[in-house]
Amino acid sequence: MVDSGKIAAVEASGRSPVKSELERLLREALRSLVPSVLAEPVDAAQVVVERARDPQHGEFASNIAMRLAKAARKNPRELAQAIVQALPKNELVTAAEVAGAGFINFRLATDAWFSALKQVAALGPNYGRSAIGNGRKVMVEFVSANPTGPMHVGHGRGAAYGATLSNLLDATGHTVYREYYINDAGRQIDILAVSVYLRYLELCGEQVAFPSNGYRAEYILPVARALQARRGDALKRDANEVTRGAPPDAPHGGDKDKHIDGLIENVRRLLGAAEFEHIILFARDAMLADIRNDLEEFGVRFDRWFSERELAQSGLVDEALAELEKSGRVYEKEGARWFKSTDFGDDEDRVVVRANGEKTYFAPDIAYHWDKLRRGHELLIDVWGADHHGYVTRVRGALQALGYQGTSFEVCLMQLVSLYRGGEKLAMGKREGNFVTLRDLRNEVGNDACRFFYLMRSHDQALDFDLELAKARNSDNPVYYVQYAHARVSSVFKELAVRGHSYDPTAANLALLASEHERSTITALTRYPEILERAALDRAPHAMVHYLRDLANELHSYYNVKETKWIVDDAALRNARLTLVLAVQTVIRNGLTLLGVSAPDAM
RNA sequence: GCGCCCGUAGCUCAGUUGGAUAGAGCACCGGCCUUCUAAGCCGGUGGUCGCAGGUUCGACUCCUGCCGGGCGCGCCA
Repeated sequence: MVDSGKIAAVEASGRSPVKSELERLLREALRSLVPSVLAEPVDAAQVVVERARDPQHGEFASNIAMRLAKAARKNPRELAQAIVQALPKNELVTAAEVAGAGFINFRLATDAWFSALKQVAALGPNYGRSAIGNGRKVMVEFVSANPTGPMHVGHGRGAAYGATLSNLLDATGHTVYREYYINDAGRQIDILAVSVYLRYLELCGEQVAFPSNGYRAEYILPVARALQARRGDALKRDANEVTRGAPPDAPHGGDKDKHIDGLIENVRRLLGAAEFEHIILFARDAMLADIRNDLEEFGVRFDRWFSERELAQSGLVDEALAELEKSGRVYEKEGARWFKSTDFGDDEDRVVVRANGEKTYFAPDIAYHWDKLRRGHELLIDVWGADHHGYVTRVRGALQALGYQGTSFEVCLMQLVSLYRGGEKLAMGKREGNFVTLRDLRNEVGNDACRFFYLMRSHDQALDFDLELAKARNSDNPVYYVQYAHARVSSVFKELAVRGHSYDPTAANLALLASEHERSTITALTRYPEILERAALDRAPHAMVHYLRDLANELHSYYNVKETKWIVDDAALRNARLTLVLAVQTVIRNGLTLLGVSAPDAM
């Protein structure tokens, strides 16, 4: 028998146990062939064992002979044969054979399969977790939607992705910190405050022409009402005073930006800077409360909500710029201070301080990312919308100029989300005025379908989100399909009790799980730790989604094989089959949990 | 014009540091309930992997050039 305790120990240390064991055997064989067959020792990193794609090729395969053949000036098949003969005996392997152009295929001992099954049972929710991250401190910054309105469906994708990626990194032994960057400084937030204030004036009976550039959507109204409830008429000013001297608005032959800047200036003066700041914070907090609530309902939590406003007030931006100046990569041109980002691969240099003395948006971004690294995070992963791709190079460049490795900063760019209803694309976007909020989407299709659908596709692939499919209660809908597999197992255990049986894993004779179906299902279970590792390291949650769909298919297929009912009279057989389906259920639950999708016991 | 993403079955997409006969779902056609959820399963039809070169024992995968679609290119945020 294979010592399953030994395998579990290997597992706890990280990689897939069987795979690393096979790789170890191969390396040993290769060492013994030096110098008789191979002139030089083989780089250990080159020796890789992969899952065979075709079951006929056994369970695992290596292409090492083909990779070495040229340098060794050997025929790949002959070299493979020599390696196979040099392989140390091992209880895991029943056969190692040369195939194809020079592959080495491995067939595993039956016991190795059953130990994997026992492992799922023993580790339960921890099955698949590993320590490959070595505790590396990773900060994942995601969503970071401007606090000027509710989140839309695009933000939802970033939220689902960031939250799941964080879970995956956590499950692979990284120390994960989740952060939301609040863009609550600068003009946008001033415009928000003025928008709220103008609605407040209307509530106080003042007639104001609403600026074309303001936030005119309905969600501003309750904020204005709350402001009135708190302050009464205390902030009321004459509408003419508010607009006095402001340049005309865009539709009236003016410039909308200059117009609203005039309004901001007037309101700030009329109320005083401190009072205006209060309105800013009041409006910001109202928006953030909505965003936070939305995300919480969506199962997305952060360790910290980081305020850009506080960053600026702390003086950290100035400090970062001073540090950047020291790097010698900042220069003066036409009255502005430019960062020489072209030194780091950017198309052109970027302004950090404008000629009028104000900092650009880039400046706090530099300070923020610098601060993240100074807080001790070793790797920064930012989840951004694809429209921000142009900023990656300059931010990374700034960090490099500040003395950090370019590899400490990584950006996952989320491609666009399009909603479809019955094959018809929904027009979206604020311009059309009919953009769909994340909350609307969640209310329509539910959180589970929402998370699952957001994660189905690779993040660098534009996503077509089919609302009708997400709501479907049948196997066409992948989230239903996977959840149903989980519920189906629960249902069988209920039936088990009805029939007067109880599940006793110690009575199981796992050797009876010998059908092709049972074998392939166990194989699928052993792949889970590898999928988890890949999904985390490739920042590819969709790999987990696809895997779970496949695993659910194994379960449903197994269920439908007439000859292999799970609840049978033979206790040894019954308990063996139940051990298998229970393991499938555990893995489905583990996977769904990482995705933030519920695993129901009944549907 | 420049940069990033994408181009694989009728549709939506996977494709394991380059590997064996390119895979799923949907749609379409045909089967499976006296049975633990048919809310399910099985089989079939369907491909010049956008095009053309190159590297390699081997290319959907890497390189170059085209073609097509999306996004972005402010001393805006």
